[in-house]
Amino acid sequence: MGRRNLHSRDELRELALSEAARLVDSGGMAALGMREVARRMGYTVGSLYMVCTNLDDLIVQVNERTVMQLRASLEAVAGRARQPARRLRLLCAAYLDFAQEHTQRWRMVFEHRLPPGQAAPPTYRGHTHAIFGLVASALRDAAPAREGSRSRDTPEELAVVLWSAVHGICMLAVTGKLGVSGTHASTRRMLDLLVDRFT
Amino acid sequence: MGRRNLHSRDELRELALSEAARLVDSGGMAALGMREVARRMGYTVGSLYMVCTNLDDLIVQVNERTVMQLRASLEAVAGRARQPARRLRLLCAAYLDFAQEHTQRWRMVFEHRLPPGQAAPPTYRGHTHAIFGLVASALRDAAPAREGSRSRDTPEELAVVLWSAVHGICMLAVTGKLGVSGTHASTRRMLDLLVDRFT
DNA sequence: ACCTGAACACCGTTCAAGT
DNA sequence: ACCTGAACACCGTTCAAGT
Repeated sequence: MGRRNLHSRDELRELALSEAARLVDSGGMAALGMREVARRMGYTVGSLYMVCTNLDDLIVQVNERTVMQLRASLEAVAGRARQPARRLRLLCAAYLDFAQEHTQRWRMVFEHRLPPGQAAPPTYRGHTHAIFGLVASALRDAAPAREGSRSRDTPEELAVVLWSAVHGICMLAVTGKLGVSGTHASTRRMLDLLVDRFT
Repeated sequence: MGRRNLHSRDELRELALSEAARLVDSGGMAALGMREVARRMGYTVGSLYMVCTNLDDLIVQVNERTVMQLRASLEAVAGRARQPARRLRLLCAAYLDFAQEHTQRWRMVFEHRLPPGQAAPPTYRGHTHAIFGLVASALRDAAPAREGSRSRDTPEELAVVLWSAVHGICMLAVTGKLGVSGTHASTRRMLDLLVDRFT
């Protein structure tokens, strides 16, 4: 055996991350294992450690891609509506769609825990910040409509509250904790109801 | 060796569940293992299987207790305020307090996944339903104040939306995904801001 | 430098054997 | 009936040995 050189280091990384993602999508975070990923890549475990330091690191790398993909989905719909309330509804719908289409990978982003010492990678925050920015921007544009109520709350604060709320609804809906009534349509309705209260 | 009869079956169960809870509280869901629980109980693994069918079952039993405890906390504060808006703020504060005090066990309730076939135990839903009931009741009492806006939304629907939102804010705050600004005080402020929009 | 295969220390789970 | 201890099949991780 020894060196095969069939794939470059980057190709190996790509292989690893795509196989890992496929594994999570089909069987959830619990199905993701070093041995299984390596097997699907056509390599032995040892080689997998050339592209990640350990399983946690592999998960973080998959999560980074997921967050990037999520951000792209939201940015894509943000330009599709000038009216702020409508734009917010589109953003919510896109977030829910993403959560429903890539449930397992989306959950892994929020449920994976690094060992005590480690801190989350900075790339995470960049994408998260950008997403909050889209929401805050829409809320700023909607500000005139809210003029009368409470001008003390900044759009940034409102964005955090609104988007955390949207996240909570999507999470409980996707994990089936909202009861049998957790259909796509009813979740959409709840999100619209929420947005109405914020615009 | 053989039979010791130091503890009854119920005492054994109590021992197992309390040690399991302590383990989760100190090291998170990942720290919970059959061997470690048995060791802390002063028994060998085999005996642990007398009170639970497997690790997933042990987790579910711990979760049931946590949800029951959470429900009791919320019911305790529900009677402390007649004014509905104030009652809702108390409920939110109690939920956040519980999440911050028992973060690891609280997270486990929402993050643990049973193997594909299995369904969640019916006791869960009972407590969850009761909690939503408290919120819906407060929203119903607050209804006159909302008269003008949209009478189409039932208090039950609003309760699901509001409480999912509260849950999302608490989860993101507790897991530190809201950035460095995730202090207790700022989270409380966000919850109040949310409740204001619903009353 | 790349890649393997075996080894290590750990799991959850089972079960024959003891009292 | 209760409880043990060893065994089984699986992990993630490491690393000497090969090309």
